Amino acid sequence: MFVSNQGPILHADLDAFYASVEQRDDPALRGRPVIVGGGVVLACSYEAKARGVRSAMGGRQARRLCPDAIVVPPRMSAYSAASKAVFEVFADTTPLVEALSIDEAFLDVGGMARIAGSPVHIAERLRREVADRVGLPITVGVARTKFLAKVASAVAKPDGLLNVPHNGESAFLHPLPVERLWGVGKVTAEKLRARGLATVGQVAAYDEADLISLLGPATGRHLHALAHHRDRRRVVTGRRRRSIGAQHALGPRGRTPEELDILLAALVDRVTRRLRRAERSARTITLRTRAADYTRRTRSYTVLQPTTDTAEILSIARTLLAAALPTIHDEGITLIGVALSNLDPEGAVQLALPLEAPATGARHRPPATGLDTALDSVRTRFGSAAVTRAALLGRDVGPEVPLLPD
DNA sequence: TCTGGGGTCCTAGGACCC
DNA sequence: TCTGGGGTCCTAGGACCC
Repeated sequence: MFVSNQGPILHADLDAFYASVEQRDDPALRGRPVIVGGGVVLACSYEAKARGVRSAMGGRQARRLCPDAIVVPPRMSAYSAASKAVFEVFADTTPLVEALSIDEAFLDVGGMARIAGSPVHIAERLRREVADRVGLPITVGVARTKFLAKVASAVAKPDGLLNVPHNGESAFLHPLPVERLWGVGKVTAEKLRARGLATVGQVAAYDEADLISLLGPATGRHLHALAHHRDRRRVVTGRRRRSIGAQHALGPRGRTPEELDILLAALVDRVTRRLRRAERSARTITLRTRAADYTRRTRSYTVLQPTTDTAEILSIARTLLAAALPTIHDEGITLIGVALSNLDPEGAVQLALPLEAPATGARHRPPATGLDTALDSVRTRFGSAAVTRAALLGRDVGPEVPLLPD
């Protein structure tokens, strides 16, 4: 992990990423409203956005708003590859790159004026390079801080470039609605509006102590600082992922305990495979459920020694599910998920250790067999058809090019 | 507006320790 | 025997982001 010295900072954000990849790869989609995802909108092109379609919107509603939209299934592998290519352009721009997600990053271009030109110049070249080398539109915000750069790119979208000059920060920020503040979602925005705070400028004029009593110490202080465009966060490279999870929505139909167990085994199989591929190990296993009325339950358990073992994790997950099920409302379970956290980077080291148990210390773990004992147990109990159905859960999630490096 | 799948961070209470 | 304050870890829930 490396923390950079100083800005200026670029926030680079690909526009309608999944949909743009689809339009790039299929000329027939260009200039047309494109929706990626079926049941729910994962991403949509700006032509679809203009008709009111939004990501996370139900597919039925999206089609009602935009009947001529072309709906395509997601191709995660293509998006991962495109993301990788874009991040290569980032890396060619500056070594100080902090990935925020599959399609956005902060770049610290401080101290590069002599070799690469002004920040705006660097941003212009970056946009050109991404267009030429990867064929995708990208928006870049340029500012003194991460927060301002992020807001600038959001304002400049799509396919834009916006520089916030030092002496223009308040003029840029204060007229914006509070929702533009990073970390202000629906709930916080509602609380702020109830106090008559609708713009960033109004939040800036509000007393910090009152903000803290309204929103809690962390959020209150954070928002107060952001509204005054105070943001000392540096660009941090080499961040590691803190959790690995998988979940599956079940729809309204009820599931038998046997079906649930198959799904659970498939989810555990997926996350433990990803865990081992990332050469990490986990101490905390969390089971997530959602009921038909959208109430959520989580149950978690922390083991003493980090593990990568499918059978061990499945056994814990089964216990957690058994603990959670009675608390779920009688309409039944509509989502099941498994997350691994408390990730231990020593997982990689452990895999490289000799097979013999060390004389002292209990940190050594046997390497994962790769042979999936847990799915074997499902096969034994429910037949190979169950394993096939479970395998269907492992649909195209792309190669393991995660949001953050493992 | 009837909601997928992948994440991050914060809060609050309880257990436990010094 | 009762009490204080500080710290860490675990669990559960929630807000937020892409």
